[in-house]
Amino acid sequence: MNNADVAFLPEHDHSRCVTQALKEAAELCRGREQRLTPVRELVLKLIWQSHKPLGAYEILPALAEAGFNSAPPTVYRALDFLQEQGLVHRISSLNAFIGCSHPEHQCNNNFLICTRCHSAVELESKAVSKAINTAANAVGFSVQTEALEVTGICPNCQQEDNNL
Amino acid sequence: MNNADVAFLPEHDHSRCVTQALKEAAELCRGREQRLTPVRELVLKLIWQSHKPLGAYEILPALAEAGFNSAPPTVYRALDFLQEQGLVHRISSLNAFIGCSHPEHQCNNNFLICTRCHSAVELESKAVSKAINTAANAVGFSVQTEALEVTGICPNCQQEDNNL
DNA sequence: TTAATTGATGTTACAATATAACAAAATCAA
DNA sequence: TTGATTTTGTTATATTGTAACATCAATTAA
Repeated sequence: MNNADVAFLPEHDHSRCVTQALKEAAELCRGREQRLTPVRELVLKLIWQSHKPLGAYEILPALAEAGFNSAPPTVYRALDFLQEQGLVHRISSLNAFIGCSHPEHQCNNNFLICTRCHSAVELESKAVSKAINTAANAVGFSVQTEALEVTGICPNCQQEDNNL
Repeated sequence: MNNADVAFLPEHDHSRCVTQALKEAAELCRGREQRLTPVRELVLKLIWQSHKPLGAYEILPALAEAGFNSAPPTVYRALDFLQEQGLVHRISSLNAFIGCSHPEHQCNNNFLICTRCHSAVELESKAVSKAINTAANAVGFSVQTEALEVTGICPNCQQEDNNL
């Protein structure tokens, strides 16, 4: 993992990361002959603009402002599409959605969630996935998907605590 | 982990495991001076009787039958208590609850969920927890809780598939 | 170019999950 | 017993997510 991808590290440039994510999404969809329509793109943008995972009903008002229909199905359909394309993940313990940092390759659904600032970042670790597979296989279980939701304190918030 | 604890392995005796879990819960609560009241005990029993994680609204009818009030707060309050005591876990990807196999010690919230038969069993693996901690610490994140929800096919269902 | 087909969005209604707030009852501690 | 505390009952409502069907847009076939 590139450190610049980790939202809570200092080298992270957020506006750049949003633009980048949108550009990458557009390319991916083009390549797959999938339509990244205006609603879908807006939903993706809104999600990326917040590093905090966003609830579906937090997205709706912004859709209304942009002149779209803002009934729940609109946002849920966009979210379904984005999830199918691997562009966003759902964090089930939060009922909220967050952008995928590397939609180009199939990735695990593993997150670090800060209980102080509510940011969430993906945790990509082959060691974790390997340990999970090994442990599951040891009891004869064959793995399809994994979803890991780790809570704790992110480095930024730890820093702030130290400065008090 | 004792293999007899793994619900989908042949050596598992389910009625015994329910009785055992209830007995253990009673002891634990007594030791902690917490009240395992009739509703709470019934909810725990219902959850244990099903190895499939149980939704709150699946529990309500049984409470009504037993003569308790069966409005949602009743079951959610019992579930809150049981979770606080570490007697049940919530599996957030399923909005459902399942008994904890070893409530005596603080345990991780790690589950193997079969997508075929919908059973779920705890996965206790120090290697997994260690890998998670290591990976989180590598980006400066200090872990409070971990919740892992692995989906796949359990050994029983694999067996059945082979017999077709 | 039009008609037919498909995919996406609009719209209404509602299902499923969970909690707030306050009243009544049971239990505990003095 | 009495007062304080905890638990349960009860009503109402918040939050999250879907079903179903109508409409509109884009693509394809005739």
